[in-house]
Amino acid sequence: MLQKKTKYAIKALLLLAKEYKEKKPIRILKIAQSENIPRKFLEAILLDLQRKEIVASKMGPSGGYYLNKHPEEIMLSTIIRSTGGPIALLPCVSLNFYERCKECVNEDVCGLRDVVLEVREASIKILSKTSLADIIKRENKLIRKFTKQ
Amino acid sequence: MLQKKTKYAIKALLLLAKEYKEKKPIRILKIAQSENIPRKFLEAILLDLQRKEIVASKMGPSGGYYLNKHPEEIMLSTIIRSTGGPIALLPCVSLNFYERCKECVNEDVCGLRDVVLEVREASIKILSKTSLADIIKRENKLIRKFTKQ
DNA sequence: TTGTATCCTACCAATTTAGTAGTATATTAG
DNA sequence: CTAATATACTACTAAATTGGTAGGATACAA
Repeated sequence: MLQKKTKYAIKALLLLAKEYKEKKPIRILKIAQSENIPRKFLEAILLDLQRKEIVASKMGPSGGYYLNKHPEEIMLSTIIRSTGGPIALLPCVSLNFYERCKECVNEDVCGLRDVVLEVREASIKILSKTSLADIIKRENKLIRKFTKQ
Repeated sequence: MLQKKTKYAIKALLLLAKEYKEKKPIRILKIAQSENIPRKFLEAILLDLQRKEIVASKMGPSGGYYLNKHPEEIMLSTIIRSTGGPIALLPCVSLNFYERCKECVNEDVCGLRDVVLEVREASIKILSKTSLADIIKRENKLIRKFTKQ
C-alpha cells in the first residue's frame, strides 16, 4: 500500500501540474489548504521531492514550490520511489530498495521471487509510463464520462 | 510490500505442498525449524490459514497441519489476502479491504485511482493464476537452468 | 530592515507489525 | 485411563514504521 506521505506527494504535485507555468512558485500553505494536507508534514514532503529534483523552490516572499520538469516528464513511478515507497512486493526484487532475503539460500532459484518479479514488471510498466499530465488527462476523461450520463 | 507474516505463510505452505499427500499432517515444530520461522508466530499464522480453510489440522500426538486443497488449487492471491495483505496500492481500489478516500470528493473521477486500478488488475492477473504447485514448478525450472550452466 | 517564505534538525505520538507467555483442549499410544 | 504430545486460544509485550509537530536558521523582496 502507498503510504499517506506518497499520496500527499502525488496530490501536491498534481496541483502544481495543474497550475504549471515554468518556474511559477506556489506557496506551501496554499497547497496544504487546497489539498487538505497538514502544513508541516507537507513541508517535509516537498523538501524530499526537492532533493530528488522533482520540484524546486524559491525562498522569501513571493516564494514557493514549482515543478522542476514538465508535467509530462514526471512519472508516477518516480514519485512513489522518491517518497520512500517501494513498488515491489518483496525487497529481493526491488530495484531501488533491494535487500537480500535472509532465509533464501539462493535467491536465483526462489520460485516465489520469480513470480513477484513478474508482478513488479507488470506494475512498473504501468507506473513508469504514467505522468502527472496523464493523470490529469484521465481525470478529465472521467469527468466528461460522468457528466454525460 | 508483503509483510513477514505473509512470507512466512507462503514458505510454510510451500513446505506442506512439497510433502503433500492427502490429510498427512506435519508438525508445527518441523515446519518452523526447516523454514526458520519463530514457532509461536507460525502457530498463529497457521491458525489464521485454517480459519480461511487453506489448511486443516489434526490435534494430539501424530497431529499437525496439512493442506485443505490440492497444491494446484491454492492461489498466491488467496494466501496474500488471508494473511491480511492487501494487493492494491490504495484502499479505494482494494476488493477485499476497500475503504473510501476521505479527501476524494468523488472517487469515480479520480485520475490516480484510475491508474492504480490498472496496476491492481495487472497484479491480480498474475497472482491469482499462480498456485503453490506453480511456484514449485518454477523453482524446479530455475534449478535446472542454474545447474546446467 | 522587516515581514514572509522555505530550510533544517530534532523530536513525539499513533499505529501497525512481530513475537511471546501461558493455559486449555484434543488425541493417541501404551 | 493416563501420560505424553500435539494444536487452540487469549492476552500480552516489544519493536518498527509512519504520521505529524516544534521551533529556530536562512533567504529574499519590498
